[in-house]
Amino acid sequence: MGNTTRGRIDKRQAILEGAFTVFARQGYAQACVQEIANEAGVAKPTVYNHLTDKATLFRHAMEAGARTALEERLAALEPLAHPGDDLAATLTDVAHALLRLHTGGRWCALRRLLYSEVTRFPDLLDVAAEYGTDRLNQALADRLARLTLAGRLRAADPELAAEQLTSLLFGPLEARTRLGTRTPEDAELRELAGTAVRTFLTAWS
Amino acid sequence: MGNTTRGRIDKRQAILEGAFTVFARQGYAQACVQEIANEAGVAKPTVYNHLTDKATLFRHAMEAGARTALEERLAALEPLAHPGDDLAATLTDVAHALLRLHTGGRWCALRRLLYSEVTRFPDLLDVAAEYGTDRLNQALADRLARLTLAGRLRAADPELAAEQLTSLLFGPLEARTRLGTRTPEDAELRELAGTAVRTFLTAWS
DNA sequence: ACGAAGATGAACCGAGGAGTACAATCGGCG
DNA sequence: CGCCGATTGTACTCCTCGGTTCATCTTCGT
Repeated sequence: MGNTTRGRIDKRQAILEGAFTVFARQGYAQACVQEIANEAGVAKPTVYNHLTDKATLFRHAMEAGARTALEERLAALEPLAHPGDDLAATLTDVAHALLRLHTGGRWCALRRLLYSEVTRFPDLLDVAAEYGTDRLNQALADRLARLTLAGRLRAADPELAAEQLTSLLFGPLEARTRLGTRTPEDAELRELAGTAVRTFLTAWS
Repeated sequence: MGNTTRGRIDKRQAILEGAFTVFARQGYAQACVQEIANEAGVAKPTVYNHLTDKATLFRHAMEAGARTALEERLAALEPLAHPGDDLAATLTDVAHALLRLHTGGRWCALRRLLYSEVTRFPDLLDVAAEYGTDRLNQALADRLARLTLAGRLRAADPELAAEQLTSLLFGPLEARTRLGTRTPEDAELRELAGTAVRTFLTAWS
C-alpha cells in the first residue's frame, strides 16, 4: 500500500483522482472512504483532513472529473477551426473523436454518477450545466456559425444545428454501448460518425 | 398506515409498485426495505415472504416498470399504422407523444436506475434489451418500412432511419430536462418534435 | 364455526461503514 | 538539533439497515 511517495506532492490531487475512480467503479453509496484512501495511497484521516465529508469529497471529485472531461471534448473539436477542402471529412473526423471520448471510461462513469446521484446531490446540476453537454453544444454552435459565415454551410440556426448533430452522434450510443458497459469497435464508431454527418449535411447544406 | 385494503387483492403487485417508486426516489442502496413496505401498505416480513431478497425485489420491480413503460411507448406509435394525408403531421404527433412519455417520471426514473445499477446488476442489461430503446427502434423501423413500401417515404435503411429519428427526438432531452429533474413545457416538446421531424423528413424523403 | 395459511408488529442480530480519538511518526525549517 | 504541523495506523463509537424470529391477529374456504 505504501508505494506512493511519502513526501510533499499534492495529496489532495491524489485523493480527488482516487475518489473519482472508486466512485466510478462502485457508485456513491457502495464506495467506502477507506477504499478511496487506499486507492489514493493515503490514510483515511488524511482524507477527512482535506475534504471534510464523504459528500463534499464526492462533489469535488465530480467537479474535477467533469472539468477534465469537458477539456478533452472541447479540444476534440479544434480541427473545425481550420477545416480542409473537404468539410465532410473533417466533420467526420471530429465526430469520430467525440464518439471515442464518449465511449471512454471516464465519460461513461461521469454520466452514470450524474444520473444516479442527481436526486441526492442537486448541486450536481450546476456541475452538469458548467461542464456538460450544453457547453459542448455551445462551442460547436460557434464553429458552425463561423462555417456558415464562410459559406461552407447553411445553418441558419447554429444552436439547433449543433444540438441535432450531437443528438445524431450520441443518441445511438446508449444502445450501442449497452448503457456504457461495452466499448464498440473503432470501425463501428467510424461508421456511426459517417452516417450521422451525412444526414446532418443533407439537412443543413 | 393501514389505508390499503386489508383483503386478498394482490399484495405482490402493490409491493412491486411501491418498490419501484421508492427505488426511483432513493436509488437502490439508499432505499430501505422498511420504507418500501410502508409505501406498499404492507409489513416488512410480507415483503420478504413474496420476494426473497432486496436484490430480487429490485430486479422484479425493474422488470415490471420496464414492461409497462415499453407498452406505453409502443402504444404511442400506433397512429403510424394509419397515417392521414399529412405524413409530417402524424409523425409529429407521434413524436410529441413519445417525448411526453420520455419526460414523464416513470421513464426518467427507469433510466436513472438502469444507469446507476447496471454495474452491480448486470442482468439489468437483459431487461434493457427486452424493454429498452432497441425494441422501440425496431417497431419504429417496421412502421417506416411499411411507409417506404407505400411510397410515402424513401427510407432505404429503415433501422438507420428509426435510430436517427429517435436520436433527434431524445438526444436534446438530456439537456432540456436537466438530467430528468425537470419536465419541459408542452409547447417546448411540441417545438422539439417539429424540428426533429422536419430534419428527419428532409433527410429521408 | 373452525382450522390453515398468510399478514402483522415488534423486537432482535449481525455486518458494514462513516466519522473520530489518539499516540506514534515523518518532514521541513530555523 | 529541536520544534511544529501534517500524516499514519489502529482502534473505537455510533448508527443504519438487511434479514429473521415469534407470538398474535385476520381472512377465507369448507
